[in-house]
Amino acid sequence: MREAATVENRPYHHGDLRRALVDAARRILENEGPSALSLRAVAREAGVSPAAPYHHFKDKGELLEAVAFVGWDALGEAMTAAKERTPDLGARMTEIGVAYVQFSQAHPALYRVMYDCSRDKDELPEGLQDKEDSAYCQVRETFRAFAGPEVADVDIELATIAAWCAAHGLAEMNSFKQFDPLKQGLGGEEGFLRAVLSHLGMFPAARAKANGPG
Amino acid sequence: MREAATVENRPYHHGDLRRALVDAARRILENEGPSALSLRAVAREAGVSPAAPYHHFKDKGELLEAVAFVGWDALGEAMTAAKERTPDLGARMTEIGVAYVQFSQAHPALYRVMYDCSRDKDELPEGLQDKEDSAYCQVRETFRAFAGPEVADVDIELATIAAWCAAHGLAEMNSFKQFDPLKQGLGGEEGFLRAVLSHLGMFPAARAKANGPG
DNA sequence: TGTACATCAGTGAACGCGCGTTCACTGATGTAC
DNA sequence: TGTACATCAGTGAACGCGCGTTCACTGATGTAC
Repeated sequence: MREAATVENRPYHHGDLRRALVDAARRILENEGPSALSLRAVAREAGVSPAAPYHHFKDKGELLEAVAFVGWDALGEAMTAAKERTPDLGARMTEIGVAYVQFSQAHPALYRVMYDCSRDKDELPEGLQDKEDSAYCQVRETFRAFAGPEVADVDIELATIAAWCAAHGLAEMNSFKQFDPLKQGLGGEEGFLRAVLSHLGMFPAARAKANGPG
Repeated sequence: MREAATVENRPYHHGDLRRALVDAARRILENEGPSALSLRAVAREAGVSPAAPYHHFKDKGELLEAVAFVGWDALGEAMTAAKERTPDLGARMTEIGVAYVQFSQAHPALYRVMYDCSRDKDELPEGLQDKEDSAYCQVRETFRAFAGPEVADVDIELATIAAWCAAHGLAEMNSFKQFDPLKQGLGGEEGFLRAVLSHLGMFPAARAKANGPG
């Protein structure tokens, strides 16, 4: 063996420390929550010195951004999967929403870091903005396909935003205990999510038709 | 003058330190944001020693809870005001939503503390739960009044939750830059909020009528 | 009305802690010749 | 193929910091008699 090794049998040069640090951060988030996510803790979890991360990230914020980006990526994949397994256009939007909320419940700490970073920058991460195949566009195209041709682009856009906002709100409040009785009556959490989310995706034209003016 | 006074001319006994601490916390939130809100900073801002708050709050968490409670109270008042100035039932829900989001934009740090506390306890604060005249009930009764009599209670409840979630989502994302072009096209931020929020308050029965099945 | 005394609500110094970041350093690697 | 050397990616100790909380204390207040 030509390389020196630490006690953990890891070579002096890590090889892919950047990725290892992001993974370590995710592990800390899953196990101990966002408040435990310090640079030092991440280095510790990855088995390197507290100074090592500075060779890969400018500062703590840059590490958090990398973690958040990985999270948005995973969330986008979960949404894509939901979309592809739901050919029925009427149900598709709801299923994407359910997948969204379920992701947030499966990775609550990661989810919080994702939005904390977004808030700091006042925008969703690049990969999720207005690009083709982004999570945002998937939602919008789902509405586009579902809505009648009489619905204007701007209304599709607004419905997309409303749905995204509602899904985020649900993600944050789904665990509130005051919803428990309602959940029981609706066949558990998934039924509850589906029921709330099915209230979305309406359009002003449809509203006028259904309820009449004011 | 019989009382000794500190350099700031304040008597040794404060008189209403509990309230003063909560006010100081709010000032810190407004001026420096949530990350600056430490117990020591609050004591400093109130002009007392770091140990003084412990005569009024068990620990930092209890102070935060008091701050959050005051915030929920103020938000409830803003929503009530919006409701009372909007007699038209068709517009009322949207106006309450606008008031909600505008409150969150006027006091972003306070708003975050409010939800951080709620998340920790997995519930909205007592005063906002299912009690008569709570903010939650105001929203629900607004839907109740607006919906036709054929709409079931459970659907009213679900619409209320969906609306609350969407308003919260909007509150968190309203400042995202990617919405700026859309805002311009809709006459500014308020127009944007109104447009997004008007997508809420639909009911499955209405949906079926308007769009037909899937 | 005075006085002794319990209680309340402050003080200020100190505790240990973990943090983000920097520093001089060194082991390992890659490359030019 | 060997070697000198620049560069890369680690180390570990140290920096100053602000934090939450505790402690023994003391000034002020209220109350029983």
